[in-house]
Amino acid sequence: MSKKLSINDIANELHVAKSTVSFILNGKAKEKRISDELTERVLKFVKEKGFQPNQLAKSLSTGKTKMICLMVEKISDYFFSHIAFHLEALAYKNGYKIIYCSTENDPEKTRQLISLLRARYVDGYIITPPVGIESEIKALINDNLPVVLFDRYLPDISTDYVGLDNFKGTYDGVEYLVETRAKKIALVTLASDQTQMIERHSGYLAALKKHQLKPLILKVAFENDTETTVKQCVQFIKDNPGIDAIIFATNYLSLSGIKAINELGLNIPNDISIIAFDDHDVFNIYNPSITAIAQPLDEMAKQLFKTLLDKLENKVRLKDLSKLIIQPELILRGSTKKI
Amino acid sequence: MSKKLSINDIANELHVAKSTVSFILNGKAKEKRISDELTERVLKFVKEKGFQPNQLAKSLSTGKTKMICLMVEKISDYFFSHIAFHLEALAYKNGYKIIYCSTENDPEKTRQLISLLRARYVDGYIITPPVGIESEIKALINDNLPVVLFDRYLPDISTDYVGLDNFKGTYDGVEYLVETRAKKIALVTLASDQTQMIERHSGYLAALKKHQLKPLILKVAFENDTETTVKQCVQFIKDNPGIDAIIFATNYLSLSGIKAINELGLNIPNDISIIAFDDHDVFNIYNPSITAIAQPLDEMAKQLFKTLLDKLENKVRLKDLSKLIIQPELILRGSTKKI
DNA sequence: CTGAAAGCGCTTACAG
DNA sequence: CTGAAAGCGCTTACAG
Repeated sequence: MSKKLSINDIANELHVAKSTVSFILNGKAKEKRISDELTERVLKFVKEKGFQPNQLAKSLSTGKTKMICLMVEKISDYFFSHIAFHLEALAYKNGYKIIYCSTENDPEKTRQLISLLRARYVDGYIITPPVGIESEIKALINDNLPVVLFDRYLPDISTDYVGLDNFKGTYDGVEYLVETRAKKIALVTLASDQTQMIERHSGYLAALKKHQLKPLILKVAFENDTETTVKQCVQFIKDNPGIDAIIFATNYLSLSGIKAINELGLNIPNDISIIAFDDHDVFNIYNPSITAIAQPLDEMAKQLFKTLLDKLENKVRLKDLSKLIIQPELILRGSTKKI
Repeated sequence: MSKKLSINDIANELHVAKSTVSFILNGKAKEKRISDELTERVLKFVKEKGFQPNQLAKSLSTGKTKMICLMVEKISDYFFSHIAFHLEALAYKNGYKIIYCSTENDPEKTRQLISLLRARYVDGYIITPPVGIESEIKALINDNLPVVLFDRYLPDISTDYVGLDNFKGTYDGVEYLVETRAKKIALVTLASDQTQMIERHSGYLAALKKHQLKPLILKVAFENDTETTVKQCVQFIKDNPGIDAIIFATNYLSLSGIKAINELGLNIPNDISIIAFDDHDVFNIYNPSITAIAQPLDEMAKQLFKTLLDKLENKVRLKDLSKLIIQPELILRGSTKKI
């Protein structure tokens, strides 16, 4: 490796103290009352040589790494990979790098990941927490590390949080279906005790109750492969004749559900209307296109990063918590009837 | 922050030299002929206290960060986010963390990213290079940093590379379509000078030539939004009556193309057969399901990581380059006729 | 305005 | 087998 320039080399070449160089590089020239002439000269030299200060050394002495950890359920999921993309732009603009990792909803894996990231001294954490890591999150917070939870939260601990109004999502979905004269409205959801799923469930129940309709729910296992889910959906629809609308609690459940409906030879939306929770590129292209309860991805990412950055830059005190509930958007498409 | 334990604290508490602790922690106890008894005692203490050595300090003195950079075109794309997921598992298993970033095919952005990552001293790079960053890649290699390109390569420089046999992908696709008696086989691709797109283009042309068919190609801009692409596809199909099959050079092009075909009221596969390059979850679920030229994601990620790790661990000399061409898999589904 | 010095928490020859 | 010491490349009081 062609020996890299260090702050020391620069100091030597220019016959100044390395502290002086350091101050100039960190924009403290004025503050330290270093002459404009010298400042100029150092900056020029640095630019010419394309000098990049060693971040490792910097981190070791400042204790700041300018890295944040993005810990999601699964980086390849549509929702999370899009959040990752939006976060990336914001992070880089502010001088931060992102290390990602996937919890796969496994608390033990998550514990290990947190421990690894702590050894790296990342400055802050954005986490979709699996149930069961309350104490690790608490430990992070106790050590004054900024943590923002998103997508779902942990009811037993208070933290910064950015998430969707999931309740309103399904509630509005049911309301719309009722307006299209649906009578037998089912919910297909995951057997999950995560808050976002519970809220979607509650929103559904609340809206049905308001309209004095009977709930009809299928819960499928998180671990299911597509095929199994499709089978369970087929069976569910067969077992409950007359279902005229289904809300699917995640976008991938919707895809399986649609496949099931196709297999049964039923028509969307004439026989069954469909609403998907969480939008997806393909919903717009699918035939028929799929009505969805969309999470505003860029808005969520923006709020997520802002919440974290406010803490990182001490614009907000660590103790002061913010909870941001983003409003979902019901995007009407071809899988539901017109009112 | 509750003061973290350091190797020094441990040495003091246990009344041994910190070098001794360091050796034990790094598995050099035997080599340095440290007594089993002492080794035992230190390890036990470390485990009890949950001590994690500071990676920053470690990196600064060893010059290794155990971090790799994954630089893809766009992290939210289906292909890249899935590669990211598979790579993550491999990296963490081997003690590496991954920093991701998206080039968005912008050479200038890519240059900046590389410069930033260099300041972080990441140990190695996995990159889908945009055209125009040849000299930066060369600089990395000159500085003895392991670099593996994937998905597309840079013809002017030789590097480690893992990629698909793109030529064979479209070639086989055409062959299959010909067997289903298609006569007028079109290609919808991106206006791109990236190698993977050029290869897909060549494979298409070669197969058509073999069967003495006339090529029929639509190139759309990379920057297009879906709507524009759909419009251009509609126009293309109208302008070329009698097209009975289309190969789309990427999965997202396929989705737009399908939408166009639907808008024209044509039936898949009776009026037009469809083959998508690059598989996608939804292709299996779509109605009709979509025949695809699949890139084996886990295999690619595995080879990608292995190539990099071999270099990182000096199992292969830096100068010795490997090119791995993964074979595509034609997955027959409902959007093409049966033979 | 500038310079010498300690410190961040590790690793690793080197001496005993 | 073990310990003292230098070094990785920065930052930042402190003294002048």
